[in-house]
Amino acid sequence: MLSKKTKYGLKALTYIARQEGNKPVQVGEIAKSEQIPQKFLESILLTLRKSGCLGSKKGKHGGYYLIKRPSEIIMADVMRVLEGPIAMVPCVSLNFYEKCDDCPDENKCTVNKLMIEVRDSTLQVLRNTTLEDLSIK
Amino acid sequence: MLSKKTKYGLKALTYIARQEGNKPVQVGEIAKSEQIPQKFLESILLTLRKSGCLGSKKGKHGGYYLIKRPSEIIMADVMRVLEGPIAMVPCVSLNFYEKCDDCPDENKCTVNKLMIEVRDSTLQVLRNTTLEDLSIK
DNA sequence: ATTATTCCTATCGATTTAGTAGGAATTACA
DNA sequence: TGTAATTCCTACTAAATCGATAGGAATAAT
Repeated sequence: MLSKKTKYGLKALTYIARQEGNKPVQVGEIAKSEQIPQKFLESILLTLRKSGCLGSKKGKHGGYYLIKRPSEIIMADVMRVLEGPIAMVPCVSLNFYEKCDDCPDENKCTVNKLMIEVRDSTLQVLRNTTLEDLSIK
Repeated sequence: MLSKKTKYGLKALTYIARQEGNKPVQVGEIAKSEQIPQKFLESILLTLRKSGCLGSKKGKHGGYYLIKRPSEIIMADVMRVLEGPIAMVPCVSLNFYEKCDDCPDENKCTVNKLMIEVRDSTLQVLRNTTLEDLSIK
């Protein structure tokens, strides 16, 4: 299941990408327009900023803005920041690999094999979709 | 994240599919061999039986057995029973559809569009993989 | 009868999710 | 220089889900 955090984060990024120019967009504006609890959205955008997806400006007339072109913001990266690993099990994760305690031999594990295929097919979509694709109306 | 329930369920199905003949396999045997808590596995196999993936025989010398050939047991179906919807959001689920409360127009929602693509690529794998594929050594 | 097994219901602790609360720090501007 | 508006940060919380565990009823073989 996609978390609300990810869902809200994607909607907010799309909203920002659709703005004219590159002026900072305020959390309050996004929250209102996209029907997202403002305080929750604050924390989400903070996460995105810390991970390098967004820039911010503090104080009055502050807000969030893109620091890359939409076409350079890859969904796979955004998803990893918001949702965590793309793989369904840690033992097939490229970026968050962990061995299973219960599995003596990974190469003989059928769950492992299946989940590698699922991961690869998901990645193919997420690597080839950018924020630009989402924000085209 | 794949739940332990699903992981254990897939391992158990594979174990059963690999047996000679079609004699009932006991929960205790599977649990021991695959390092799965027995009581937990009991409830998982019960779920699989109720959903039509497995048959069972009660009492002494009882156990679980396949009621279809491994090549007829589709991973997409098994995953739906164990893990629930394959889609990451209910609004793109084929079998468990639900409208989002926050989304006024589904067709204009960018999350919706992206998640349809993810769902389809995942389905392509899960529909084309059967228990036979998993159980070939 | 006895034993071995599935079947069923209920409960529980830990973790995660989806926020909320409160305020500090920073900036614009009158 | 003061005030308002904004991001930033920490802490907390209610509810749901996960990963079991407990205890025993029902059923079948011997």
